Amino acid sequence: MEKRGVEPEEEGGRNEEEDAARAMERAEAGAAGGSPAVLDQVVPAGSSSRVIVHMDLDCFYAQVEMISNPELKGKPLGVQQKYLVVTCNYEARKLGVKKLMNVRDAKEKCPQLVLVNGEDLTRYREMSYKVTELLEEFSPLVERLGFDENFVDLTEMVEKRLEQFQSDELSTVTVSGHVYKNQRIGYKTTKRLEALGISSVRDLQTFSSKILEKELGISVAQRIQKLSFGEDNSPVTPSGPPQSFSEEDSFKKCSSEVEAKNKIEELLANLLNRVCQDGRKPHTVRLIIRRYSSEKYHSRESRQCPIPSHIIQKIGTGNYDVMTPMVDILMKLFRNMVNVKMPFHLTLLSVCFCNLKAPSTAKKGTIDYYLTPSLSTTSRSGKRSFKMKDTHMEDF
DNA sequence: TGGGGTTAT
DNA sequence: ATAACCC
Repeated sequence: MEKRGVEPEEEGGRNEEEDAARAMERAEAGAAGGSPAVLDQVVPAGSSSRVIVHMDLDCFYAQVEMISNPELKGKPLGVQQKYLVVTCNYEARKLGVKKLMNVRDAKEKCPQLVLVNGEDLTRYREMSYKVTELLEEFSPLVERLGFDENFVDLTEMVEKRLEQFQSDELSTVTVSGHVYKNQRIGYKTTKRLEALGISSVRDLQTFSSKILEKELGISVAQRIQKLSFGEDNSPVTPSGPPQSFSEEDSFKKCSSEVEAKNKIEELLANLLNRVCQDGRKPHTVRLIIRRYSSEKYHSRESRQCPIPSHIIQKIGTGNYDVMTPMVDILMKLFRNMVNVKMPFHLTLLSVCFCNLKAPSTAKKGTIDYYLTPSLSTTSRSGKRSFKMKDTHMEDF
C-alpha cells in the first residue's frame, strides 16, 4: 500500500472524559515509530485512558486498482459496480465525481473518467486482510469495520514505551488535537432524531435523557448520548477470521427458476472456493432474495438451513462434487420463498455460508468421533430432541 | 445505491 | 428471520 494513501489517525478513547466533544489526537508522525511520549501530556499518570488508532484507507478499491495497474495512476479513476461509481480516486474527485454516483452523472461531470469494474471483491478482500494482518503485528486487538477500516488498541504498547521514555528522561513532545465533526449515527435513528428536533451533536448532548430513552429504547439512547460527549468505552474487539462468507449479485430482473439457478450456481461456485481456502467448514447455508417493488425501500427475505453433515465433510476435499447437492438444497430454499408457479420478479440473489467451524479431525473409532454430534450416529436422535429453527433439508 | 460485513431482537 | 447498523 502506498504510504500517502493511508491516513493514520490516533484517537484518545476515554472512559470518563469531560471534554464537550470527542477529542482526537492525531499522531503527526504516524502510529508506528512516532513519538509515544505524546501521551504523557494528554494522559494523566495512572489514568485508565486507552490509546486506540483508527485507520481508514482512502478510496480503497481505487487504490487497489491503481496498484494492480499503475497506468491508471494520475488518471481520474472510478470503480464501477453495476451502474454506480462506488468510489473514485482523488483525480476524479477533483473533477466532480462523488462516491456512489450514477455512472451517467459521473461521465457527464467527467467525460475523461476511466472506469474499472469492481463487482468482484476478491482482490479488495485479500488486500484488506493484508492490512489487518499487518496491524496485528502491533497488537492482537485489531477490529475491522468494512474492508477499509481498522481499530487498533495500542494501550499496552504505549504504556511500555512510555516507561522506557521516562527512564531515559526524555520528553520532548508535541500534541495536536482535533474534534470530531457531526456524525451520522445510522439512517433510521437519524430520521427519528430529526423528528425530535435533534440534528447536531450539541442538540443530542442537551436533550432529555428520559425522553430519548422512551423514544429509542434505553440501549441506543444511552449509547448515543454518551457518544455525543465523546465517551465511548466500547472495547476494541478483535475481529479474527470472518464469521460468514457471502456473494451476491443484483440485476434488473430475474423471473424464471432456470435463470435463478444459473445465478445461484455461479455464486455458490465462488463461495466454495473461498470457504475451501479458509479451511473452516460452514454448517449453515442461507439464500437471500430481494423482490422487485415499485417504491418500497430495499427489503430482503432469506431462508436458511443446516448443511447436512455428509456434505460438510466433502467441502474442501476437491474430489467430491459438492456443487450438485448444494444447488439442490439452495433451490429448495428458493422454492420455499418464491412460488415458481406464479410470476415473480427478483432484483437480487445472495448465498451466504455461516456458522463456520474448524474442520473436524475426529476419526472413526476415537472418543472424539462419538463426542462429535455431527459425526456420531446419535446425532439424529439428538437433533430431534431440541427445537431447531432451521428447516431440515435432510427431511426432504 | 453495490457488494459486502456485524450484532441485536 | 429480520432489522438495524457499519463500510
